[in-house]
Amino acid sequence: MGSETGILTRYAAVLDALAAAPGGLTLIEVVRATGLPRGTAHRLLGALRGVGYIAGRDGRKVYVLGPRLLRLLHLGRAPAAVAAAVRPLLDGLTARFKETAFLAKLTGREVRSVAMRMPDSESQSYVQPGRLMPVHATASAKAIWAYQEDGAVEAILAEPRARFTDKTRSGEAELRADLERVRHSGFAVCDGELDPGVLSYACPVHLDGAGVLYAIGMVGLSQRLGCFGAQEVVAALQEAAEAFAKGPLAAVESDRP
Amino acid sequence: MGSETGILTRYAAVLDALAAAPGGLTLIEVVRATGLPRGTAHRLLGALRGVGYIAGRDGRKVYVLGPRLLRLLHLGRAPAAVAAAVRPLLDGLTARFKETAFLAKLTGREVRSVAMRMPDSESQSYVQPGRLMPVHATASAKAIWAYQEDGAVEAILAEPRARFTDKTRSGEAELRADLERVRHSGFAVCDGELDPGVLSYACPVHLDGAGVLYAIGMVGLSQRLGCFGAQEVVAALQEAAEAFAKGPLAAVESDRP
DNA sequence: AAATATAATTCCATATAATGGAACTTCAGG
DNA sequence: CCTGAAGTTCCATTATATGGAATTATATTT
Repeated sequence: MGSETGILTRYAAVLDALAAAPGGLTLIEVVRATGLPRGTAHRLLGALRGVGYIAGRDGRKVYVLGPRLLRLLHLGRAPAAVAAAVRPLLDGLTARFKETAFLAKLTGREVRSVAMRMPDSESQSYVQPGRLMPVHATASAKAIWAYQEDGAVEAILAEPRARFTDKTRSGEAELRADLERVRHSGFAVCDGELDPGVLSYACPVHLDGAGVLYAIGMVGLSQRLGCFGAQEVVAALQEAAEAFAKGPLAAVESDRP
Repeated sequence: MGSETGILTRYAAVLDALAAAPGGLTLIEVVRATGLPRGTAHRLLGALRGVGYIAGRDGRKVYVLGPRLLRLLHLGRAPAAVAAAVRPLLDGLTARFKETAFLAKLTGREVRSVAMRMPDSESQSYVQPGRLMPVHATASAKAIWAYQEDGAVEAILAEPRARFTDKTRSGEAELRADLERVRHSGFAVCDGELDPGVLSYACPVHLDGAGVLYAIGMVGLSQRLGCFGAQEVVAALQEAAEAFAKGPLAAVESDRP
């Protein structure tokens, strides 16, 4: 059905042309590649830029695929593929701190653990892959939500929050303050707010052009993981997060601004 | 600029909703998520399916992100990221056959080598990353072009082809026959058609939902690489290609048909 | 620095497509 | 067989896309 007609066919042609040219295309290059009239191509490019599917490099002359498209692609990524990609990084963290390292991912309005590596000695885990991470009681969810759009955050804040332990911080003001703190410090901590006696750190993964969709974290009993300084753990997590963002999941060449 | 107006805003909202739900959404779920009227949502979904940006699971009731969107992701992927992802696979091949293994990628209308691993003993290479692989004289380009759309293939066939050696097959009929042979056998060979005395095998990488954009190959002097049976080399290449397709670059969960 | 060529942007009367409520069909469950 | 919810089609109205020409900006040459 309708492969010839419909305006989407034209938008898709423009996106195909841009995708085929890693370095980006100017308006006339798009015109040549697609056969569209100049005025039309200009308007389509403007509309695509308006929704964030393409972005302008340099002044505004060269167009490349934009952040919103990259975000779509990340969200649609198979959890198993992501898990394979982070495994080495998580192993590195596990080996160093002898505690469980994990990756959490934003899916719609939920943050869930998608990959986990634990030290051999450990027989149980606090973050089985697939486990839902509540916004108000886990470091990983806070690390992710601290960098989402205001609208989405408000929707999350409006939902009811369960009290898991006597340390759980379920107040809205407390949560807002926590997210603000994450934004300033660059990492999140949770100490016994979900499971008693369990400490957890997490750092956001800043994807080039796609914002924050993942967080890398560590969990362990407070009395053991707490022996390391927060600085030390956080530095290692941040390093892993940066490596992950630049690794096989990176979507496009980064722009030179 | 125009973030409120324009039809793309609505299409983007639908895609966002679908991306946020890995399992897919039905029409009314899309209606609930986007606030669009039923009739409108139905039409938008139909148009998106028409261009291949979404696909229907099961009968036709559940919509998920489609192959064309996934193809955009791969085409826009940073070569460096892809290179990192295949390195282990190429190393495995190099270790086994003591010859150079490489990954070729389709970019627009060109096939280029994007990653290469060679045995320590070798000091020179025939497929430096970035090298253009001509359709008619390299196994990797044939392995990729054999699986592209007819229209694109015709455009390529219409271009002039250089003779690199006395073995180069530059005739159009010969090339068509070669591509057909690749489709049947699942791999491509080139023996001295680009560089004299250099033999090369390549297998296409079939990406789930995104067709063929890469080929994995091996190159070496005919007199050495030729010692292995074609069966043996091809089997190893195919295994690597499958592993690559299922690895960190896999875009989405495969459907269960 | 002026001249020139090329690219980018804006305009606008016309043609075309989007809109969404209502009516109709299909399908699953009781 | 009945019933309710999901999915699909219809169509007069409205809003948007169209693309060639005119205009402005930008790069290149003299």
